[in-house]
Amino acid sequence: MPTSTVEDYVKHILLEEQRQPEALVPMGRIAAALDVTPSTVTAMVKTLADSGLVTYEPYGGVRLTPPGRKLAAHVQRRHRLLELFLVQIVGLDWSEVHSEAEHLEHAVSERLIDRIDELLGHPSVDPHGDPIPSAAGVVREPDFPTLLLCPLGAPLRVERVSDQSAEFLRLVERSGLVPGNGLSVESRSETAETVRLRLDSGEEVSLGWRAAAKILVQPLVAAGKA
Amino acid sequence: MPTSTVEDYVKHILLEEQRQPEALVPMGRIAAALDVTPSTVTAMVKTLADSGLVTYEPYGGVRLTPPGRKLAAHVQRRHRLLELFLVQIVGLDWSEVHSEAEHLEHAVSERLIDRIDELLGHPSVDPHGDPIPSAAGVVREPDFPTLLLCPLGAPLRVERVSDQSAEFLRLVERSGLVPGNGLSVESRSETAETVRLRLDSGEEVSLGWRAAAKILVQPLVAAGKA
DNA sequence: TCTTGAATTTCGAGTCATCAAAATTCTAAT
DNA sequence: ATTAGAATTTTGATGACTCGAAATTCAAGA
Repeated sequence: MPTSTVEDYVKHILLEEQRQPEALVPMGRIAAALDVTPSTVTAMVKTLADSGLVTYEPYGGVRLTPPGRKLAAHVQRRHRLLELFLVQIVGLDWSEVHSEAEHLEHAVSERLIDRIDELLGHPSVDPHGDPIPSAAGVVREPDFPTLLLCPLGAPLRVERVSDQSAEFLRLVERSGLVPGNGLSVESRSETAETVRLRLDSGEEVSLGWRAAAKILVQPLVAAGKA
Repeated sequence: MPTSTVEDYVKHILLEEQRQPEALVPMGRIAAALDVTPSTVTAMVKTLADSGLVTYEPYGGVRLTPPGRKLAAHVQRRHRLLELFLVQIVGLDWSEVHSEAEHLEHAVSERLIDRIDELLGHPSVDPHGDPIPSAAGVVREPDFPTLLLCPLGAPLRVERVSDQSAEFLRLVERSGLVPGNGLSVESRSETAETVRLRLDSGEEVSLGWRAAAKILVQPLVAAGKA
């Protein structure tokens, strides 16, 4: 069985690959994500390569092998199912479930995860809108525009929030930008680097560009649900 | 923070102290409980003593210090709340929750455990009838007679099952001896080393002495609930 | 092409938890 | 009192993971 350290490494490598497909994942990113020194990553990555979980190009970076990808997808599945479970069944706040799931993902049995999956009705996304890999390890990664890149004025629905920090999630919740909610982009200011939003509730909110880029949306064709 | 290994050591030491108060816990028992070699226990116990969690008498055994006892009670609390949670909320079978909780007990946050405690209505015993320590770390250890030592013929209620192995628990469930159920002891046979039971449901069951000693019961005064 | 600064790797070392084999200590029976 | 046998401790070693400091490599600009 892989140790929880190994699971953490492949999990973060997968995350990096998902945000930049094609590219090799450089050591530095892994070190930053796991909060360890670069020399530790170099050492660890070699043992991952020995176990056949990644391919390693010195001074280049790593890429998951099929077995590595499968393991990583399983960890991601556990993590995201746990997050949803903790929000929906246990009643924790979505801003606190990420760090909780971080620990639990290495401790839950396959049996328990299956039961949780069943309890939740085989969901396809977690509370942040991130897709949940299937039991077979397949991930569907749809590619939504952000509030920074979507058309002005058109009706939108929040699909996904791509920052798991508790602080950001609390802001999102306060602003009414949780996945599922409807809104439209009123205007963008190049100089102020802000985006002005009108929520379906009528409220107006403005976000900085960094924040706006983290909110992924689905343009709705008419008033219906695309 | 204590490592999960340290938590496991103090947890099992507490368990041994609970079944034999007064006595020092010998190394061998710990080694057997944790499935490690005696030399490992000796080494580990020294570091526990250095951390002030146990007092160690070479060739004698160990005893928990107040801080050690407190830590152990917290682990026990997490374990038992998790067992009850997995049975009542998640719907797992009570024969499988022990090993699941064994892993989760080291991964859950204080926050989550408090939430689970609340969700369950601050229960006082787990599915096996084992008492759940309070958040402050206090354990109430009532002392019930077993099916081997209780009066014959008198009405009884199953209080507790002191063997967590999945196999034994499945037997207990099949026989209708889960905590809460009523019964009486018909007879005991010295030579066959068996106990003959009559359940409130009317069924008759017989158990060997080893098994009977693991079922703790409460003698009921009349027909009411004592 | 040369140089320089950032990223990466190498090297030496340390912690934690574990084991097997050998030595020691204790206990209980003679 | 001796002593055999069980329990325990000592010793030396290993694997997994980590660090810091020094050396190396790479890529980009002069």
